[in-house]
Amino acid sequence: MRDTPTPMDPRGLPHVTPPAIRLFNTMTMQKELLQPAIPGEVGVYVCGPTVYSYIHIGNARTFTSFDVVVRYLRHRGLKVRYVRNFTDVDDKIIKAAAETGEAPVELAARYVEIFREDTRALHLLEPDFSPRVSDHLPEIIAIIQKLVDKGHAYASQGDVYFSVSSDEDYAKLSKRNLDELCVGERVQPGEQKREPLDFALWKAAKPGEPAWESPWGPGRPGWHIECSAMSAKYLGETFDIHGGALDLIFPHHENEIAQSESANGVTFARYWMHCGFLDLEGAKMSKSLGNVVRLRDALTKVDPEALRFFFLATHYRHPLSFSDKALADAETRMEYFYETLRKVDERISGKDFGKGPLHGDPQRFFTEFESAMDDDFNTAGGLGSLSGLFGMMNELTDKPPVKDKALVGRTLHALREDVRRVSSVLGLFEDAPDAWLLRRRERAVRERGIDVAEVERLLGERTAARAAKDFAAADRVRSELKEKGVEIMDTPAGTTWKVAPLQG
RNA sequence: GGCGCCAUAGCCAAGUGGUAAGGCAAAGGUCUGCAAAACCUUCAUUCCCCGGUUCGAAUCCGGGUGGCGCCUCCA
Repeated sequence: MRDTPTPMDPRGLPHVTPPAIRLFNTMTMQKELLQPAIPGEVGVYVCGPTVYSYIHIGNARTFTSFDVVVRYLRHRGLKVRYVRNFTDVDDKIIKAAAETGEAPVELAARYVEIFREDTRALHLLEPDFSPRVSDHLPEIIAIIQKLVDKGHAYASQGDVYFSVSSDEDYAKLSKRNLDELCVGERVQPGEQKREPLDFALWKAAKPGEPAWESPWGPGRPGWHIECSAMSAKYLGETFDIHGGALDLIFPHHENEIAQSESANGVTFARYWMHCGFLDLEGAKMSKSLGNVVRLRDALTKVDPEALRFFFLATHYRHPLSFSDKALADAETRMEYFYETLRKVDERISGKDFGKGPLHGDPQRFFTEFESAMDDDFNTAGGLGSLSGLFGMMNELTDKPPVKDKALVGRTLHALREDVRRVSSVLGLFEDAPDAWLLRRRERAVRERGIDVAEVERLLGERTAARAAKDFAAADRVRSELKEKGVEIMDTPAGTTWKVAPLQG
């Protein structure tokens, strides 16, 4: 409930480290101060994709949220070990493979590559470890054996089940009433469970299914056990942060806890982070409704960083609604940011303004940003402080309030450095401004069917007219282009153009 | 039925006990040959409703109303 007081050193000065990062722990349903098991180091495990299809924008939101968590922890000086698994052995993969005629491993490997392309396009960091189930059968079998030996699991006709009644802490994460759970559960035909709540650790292979040898006969792991096995291998039996989307709380994460803590006798993950769902303007996105939006399709219409901005503009635990309007807003905002950066870079790049004081208090924006991020990774709040930062850059560039050019230059330089730090945390502004702006214009040109050659020709006519002071003719060109959706901009460096925003 | 979340301006969205961030849209202004961009100003006496606690509540408590999620594979 209460924050740990800031530690004091013998001189009575507060320590600068560790940073006071607070995060909402699903286990306690409260924000807690992050105190890693090993000071200065954080182990993070995020449930990765089941590789049987393309990932959708909901997956993308989750992975972007944790991408920023990892980036921020690193920014704060913590040594992060980041693990995100691939579930490449699974019923859905077997089913998908049967439909395409591929071998399940082949199909899974193909979608691993597709996933990597998609996540790279979204500027997601590559985790330090991306373990696959198919590479960890020995570890998985070992932990199942341990559970059987300790009496927490039992074999039954080639299957192995976890005995939920053997774990008195079961459901502590999802806070469910076990009696209530029993009502909805049903023993499926062919399953050899003792009790309805028991879940499979190992599934005996049916003819033709991929199978690995085990003490219980040929088969494959159940869904939940892989995370228990692989997290322990890469992060240890106890580690700091385990993340995923809300729907994984039950049963997946609950079952991971049951498995790991029953097998190891120690606390599994110390902090549980879950991010909210994304919907389509209020409608649930689901395969049955056939309205799933693939990340890769979304990225043909929206800039990757604009999509990240859209995700990050809402708190990670809150629901988020995907819409054309919201995406357009995000792109408009990104264009503002990049226009500003282009101007600032033009002004300061390659110049040395010497050492000395700065104008005003330019550091305050980044301080605000960090305060917001310290408070449960409040990216939406942090993004708000960027308005002041970019506003000040524009002011200093376009109408500096002081004459001292070195002072202005130094201040701009400091602000630009803060943008770089924000960039490393949010994965925004990673492109060269000119390149980003040009790319956006090209996409708009394609979408609106604008004839670039004609635009350039008309622009030439207008430049000639302006040189001859024939402003009536110049304005005729301006309105003609405006009707085609092209906005002309006269700058000190010459005339450029952009695609005007659509009305309404 | 069980567990949990949410309700802030036309729209999006922070803030969770000290007197309403930010963005989009809109209006006016500065700048400009005219524009665009940028900058400035305006835009919620008020945070779904009703009670309560408090010197003080959008923030806490109780009761409504309206959305939503999970409880089965689901990010």
